[in-house]
Amino acid sequence: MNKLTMKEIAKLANVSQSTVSRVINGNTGVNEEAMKRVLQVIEEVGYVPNKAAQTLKKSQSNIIGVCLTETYNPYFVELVDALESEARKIGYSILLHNSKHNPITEWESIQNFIARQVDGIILVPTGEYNIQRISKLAIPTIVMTQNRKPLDSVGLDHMKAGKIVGEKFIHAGHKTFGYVGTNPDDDKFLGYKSALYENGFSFDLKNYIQLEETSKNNFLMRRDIEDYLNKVKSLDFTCLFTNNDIMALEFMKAARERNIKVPEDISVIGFDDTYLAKIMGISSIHQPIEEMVKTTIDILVDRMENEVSSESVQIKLDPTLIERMSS
Amino acid sequence: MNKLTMKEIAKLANVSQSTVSRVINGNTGVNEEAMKRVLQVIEEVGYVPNKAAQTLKKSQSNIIGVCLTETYNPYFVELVDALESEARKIGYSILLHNSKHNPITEWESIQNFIARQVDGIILVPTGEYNIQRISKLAIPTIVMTQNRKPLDSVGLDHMKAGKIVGEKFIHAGHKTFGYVGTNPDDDKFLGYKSALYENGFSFDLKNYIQLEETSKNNFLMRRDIEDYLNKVKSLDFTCLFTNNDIMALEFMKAARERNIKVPEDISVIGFDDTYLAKIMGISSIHQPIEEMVKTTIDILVDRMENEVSSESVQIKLDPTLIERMSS
DNA sequence: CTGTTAGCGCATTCAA
DNA sequence: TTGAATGCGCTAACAG
Repeated sequence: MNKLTMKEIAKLANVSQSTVSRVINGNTGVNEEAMKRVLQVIEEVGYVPNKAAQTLKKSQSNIIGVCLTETYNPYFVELVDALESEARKIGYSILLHNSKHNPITEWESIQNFIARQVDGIILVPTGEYNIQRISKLAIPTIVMTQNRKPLDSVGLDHMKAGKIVGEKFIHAGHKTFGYVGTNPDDDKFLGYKSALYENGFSFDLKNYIQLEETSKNNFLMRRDIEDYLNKVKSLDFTCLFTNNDIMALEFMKAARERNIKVPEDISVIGFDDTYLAKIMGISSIHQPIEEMVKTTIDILVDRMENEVSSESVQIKLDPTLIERMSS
Repeated sequence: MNKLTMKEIAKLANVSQSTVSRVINGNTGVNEEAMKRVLQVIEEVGYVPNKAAQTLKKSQSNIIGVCLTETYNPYFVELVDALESEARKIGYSILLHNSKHNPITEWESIQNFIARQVDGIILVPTGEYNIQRISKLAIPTIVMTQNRKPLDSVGLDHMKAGKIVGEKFIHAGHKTFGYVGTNPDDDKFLGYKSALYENGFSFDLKNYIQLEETSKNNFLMRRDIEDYLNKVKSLDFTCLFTNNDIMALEFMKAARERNIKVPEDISVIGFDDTYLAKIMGISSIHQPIEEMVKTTIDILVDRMENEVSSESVQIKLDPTLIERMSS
């Protein structure tokens, strides 16, 4: 059997190759008869147009490049899932890369996206490293879950989320506050602190359970948490906000082994509202993934269709707190 | 700035386009001088060759199409992760699709793979539906985690895994046995049963907690398990093997609420050894994902390189039981 | 309504 | 060692 190309279909249907093209692209102005014949041949032989040729010709690939930093956190999995569904709906495929928090790998992925003529990029960045270079690209790029200024971004309002948690704790009568995270300049933490200060409380830095930047899985997080607990002997706070659900989970497990009761002794609130939180009954800040993804794709489509790049947008969605037994 | 093409690079470096091509493809027989100049220009302008054109020309895309049935089970996430890493190492990208257990969606994904000229396909199939069609394709395809006969496959020996669990329970002194799953013809269950029968025990079908085929998330599984527990009043088995870790988890949670103690009242063993099992201390059959993925990619590479398609292979790796507190 | 034609960006053959 | 020429499969004028 010959390789299946338009030419081949044309021959079989007794028309010219361009007529086949017209039929496939749903162009008007094709004889009913001819169209039926072409369609039938296509059906019979199972012909599928070669995307590489289409891409080359149209400079449009119908691919969206997605580059994440990790898949360990279930949050990102739910994200990919939603992205794939949403992209599929509008005829796009997802080329998935994982930078694993490595800026070099990230840049390689971007290069690959360029080479493959992706129409758009969705990025969970490793940091600032490649942002400038990326913003100079001709390919529209949306950053998810964080703000990286020259680029468009869609994410939750982390500052506000931190505030909500802080206020929630205060209303519940707590007077001493803890936090688990990797970076004290993080917006979640800043929002949390500001809620405390605005209400006449303060945050004691010794209650910041600092995880190493590189502690990107349960095991490493757990180790850091254990280290902290072993060091401080007794906890000087009665409530705890964690940077994500995994940290909340690991803290709660470590606490249980030490007979620290959640929520009686310590209230815990996590972040992301992944199914980990649902499974374990952890209160958590909900990330409206569906909405975020829809918004992201909307902006991306807009950027892809309208060459004229207007000002970049930073969209911050409103966080909500889902309360469960841990608080 | 002009669009970056080889022609453009050639002009800037004062050589012909074909020389640029030679440099890029590491071909011998290029003047040292010229090569340096070309390389420098490429570096300066940040040129990346157009993959669409390369694909068209070489009929080779360096893409591996991956189509899963779900990402709800963390097992599949770990799988994708490993696939992406391994593929990247040998210069391939992953085009990720999710059929969501829908054969029609699955076939659409396959069509997309064909259109994109992927060099190979890795498939977690929705069932038998498309297997015949796929096996007729010119694209090498490997099925993961199950056997689908005309195709190559790599997976765990489910039958043996079932046996191991059955024998383990028997050695621990259990006399009555339970199972949670969606399909009683499943190899895991068959292996489990055979271990029982070989040792003079039997499996009472009323101890089969039947989940609906469509119960593909925690919530639905939980509902089915609750229904069962409400129906039977008291449990007629002292140990339980579940089709995957999520089911084990949900059973344990439901049990806890009913004051059924694990492992005192009931021993539980799950399947996949995902991090859910690790987090929750659930004994589980370990899936050697790394090894499976490496094997899969090896076979795929072999198939991609050697046109001559020899007999299909069905690789079944040996399962191991990881014991934790639940058993 | 339809066929002919000209590239899209690249790898590769053939001459030089 | 190099450049010119060809064609991968397709879309989109253009001419009929």
